[in-house]
Amino acid sequence: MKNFDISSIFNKMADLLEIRGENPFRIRAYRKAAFNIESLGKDISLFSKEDLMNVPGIGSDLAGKIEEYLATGKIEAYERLKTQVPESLTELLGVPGLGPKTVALIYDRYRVKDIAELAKLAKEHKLLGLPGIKDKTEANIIKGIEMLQRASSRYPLGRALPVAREITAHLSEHAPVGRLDIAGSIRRWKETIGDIDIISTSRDPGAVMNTFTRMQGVREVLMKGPTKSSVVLKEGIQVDIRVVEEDSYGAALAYFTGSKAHNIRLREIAVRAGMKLNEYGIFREKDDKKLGGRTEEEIYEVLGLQYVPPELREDTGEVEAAAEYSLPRLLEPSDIRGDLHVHSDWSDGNMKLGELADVPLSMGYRYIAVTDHSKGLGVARGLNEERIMEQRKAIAALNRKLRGTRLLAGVEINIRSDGSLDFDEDVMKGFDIVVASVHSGFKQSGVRITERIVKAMRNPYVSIIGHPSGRLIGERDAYEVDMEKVIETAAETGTAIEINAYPLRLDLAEPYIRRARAKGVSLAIGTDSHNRGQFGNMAFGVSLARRGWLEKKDVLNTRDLKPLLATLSAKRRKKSS
DNA sequence: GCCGTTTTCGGCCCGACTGTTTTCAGTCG
Repeated sequence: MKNFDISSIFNKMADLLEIRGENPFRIRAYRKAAFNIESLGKDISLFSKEDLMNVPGIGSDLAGKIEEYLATGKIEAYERLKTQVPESLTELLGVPGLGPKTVALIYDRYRVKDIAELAKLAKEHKLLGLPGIKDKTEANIIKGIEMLQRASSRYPLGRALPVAREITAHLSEHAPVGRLDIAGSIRRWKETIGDIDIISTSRDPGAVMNTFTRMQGVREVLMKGPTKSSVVLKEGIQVDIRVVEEDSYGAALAYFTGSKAHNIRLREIAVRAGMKLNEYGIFREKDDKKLGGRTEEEIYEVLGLQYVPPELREDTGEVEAAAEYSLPRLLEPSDIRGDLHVHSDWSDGNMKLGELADVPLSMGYRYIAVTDHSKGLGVARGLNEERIMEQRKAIAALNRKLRGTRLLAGVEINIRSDGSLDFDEDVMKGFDIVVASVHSGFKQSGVRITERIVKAMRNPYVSIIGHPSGRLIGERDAYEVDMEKVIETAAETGTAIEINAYPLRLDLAEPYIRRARAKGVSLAIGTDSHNRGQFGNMAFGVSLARRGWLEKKDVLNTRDLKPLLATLSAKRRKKSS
């Protein structure tokens, strides 16, 4: 897809225009278009000019530039811009604290072209004496360059969330906080996190700032004001805190939860209705009368919108839906009746079947599916035909003792490199449930791996495709599978697609969940638990499903035991015929 | 450069903190 190429050119153009000091609204138009192209979810090269102009933020000029790029691989205006301002200057904008004005200033004087040259100038104190630059600014530029070179860009949610919870626990205990919440992209359960945002109320905000900036694990205090501070932790994550009045708490929580794009939409609606929205509340424009802000619900109500759950606040259609009060009734954690992807110590888990039998009760479930690896996955002690038959008997014996809950006899079967499966039909037909997953040959071509997965999905006994993209966030990219084709095949065959809730997987990714939902595909949330502590990861799976706009009916394991088994065998019959 | 229940011009989201000023510009989120 050319989407990313085009959006990154528009972003670069915005940077260059900014350094040139052009009209800020023109610059914003480029950025907005870039953002919308990235979140399009469809291949932009298939768009007609009319389609393009229907994308918000794209008018006839930008549509023309996109067409020009698709036809020629170039945008003349961009090429021209690069002859006026060196493209490499845009990397200087990445230095924290360094903006377009200062970059332009330094460039005009010294013709610096990249970060290495800038660092050299700063260390030689050549920046001193430029208008507005004294020793502190120069020191900050040096510090900013170091930070940039050290920073890993985003952190997986699964790493950031525990850190954020530790900080809020510390503040609750050691600072005079009233209300206290994690906001930002963590509250939206976005899969990766740029920084941690915390907001609170307090009778003594200064004391909260002190406790916050002196926490253990703080490497550096970036700023400290009376109500707002920022620090960088030893692991490199930036944490921002903001203390607000009780009366503004809802407005502040909404503001700092974002996303930025969602907030801007809300403010535009406010302005059009003669109101003003900021982190203190929502106000009537003419006399500044406060109309709400104590709770988030108040804000949405005053704006005439349905309350938007944090997971949906991405400006991907939720504002329009909220205006019509037609948001989906999102899946709730309490809707989950069981876990469909669990390993025992028969393969690479560490729990005995007897311990697994207790899990449904402790989690409030009706069932869990025991889905150990099959023989092809040697490293995980995958089970052969003989062992799987033995395990089935052991499960059946346990089930005879269970009241109101049940272990499902399943398998996470290996999809071999040619799309065939580890077991033959006579073994397959005895499972309650079959998760089929790719565990090897990640580097196969897109065509080949897609064919491989599609072939597995056509097997009548395969109930679910496990961790469908194979990604490990921040560690391993997804294999080159054509997910659109997988979703189509799922719709056609009735195979469910897994939402793997393991925090470093979070696989299926959210845009595809929405596509799957649109096609009527059933999704199955599984934790892929290998020990007792991992069952709680269901929360990640549920939130990811919510980000994908899923309702209870879209999720396979919201069904009670009998309807679930009936659904599974109906799908099997449909596929066989 | 985009956009329109203020519709083809004249708007375009809003506030805190820092470092430089001597009332504010730049940057960030």
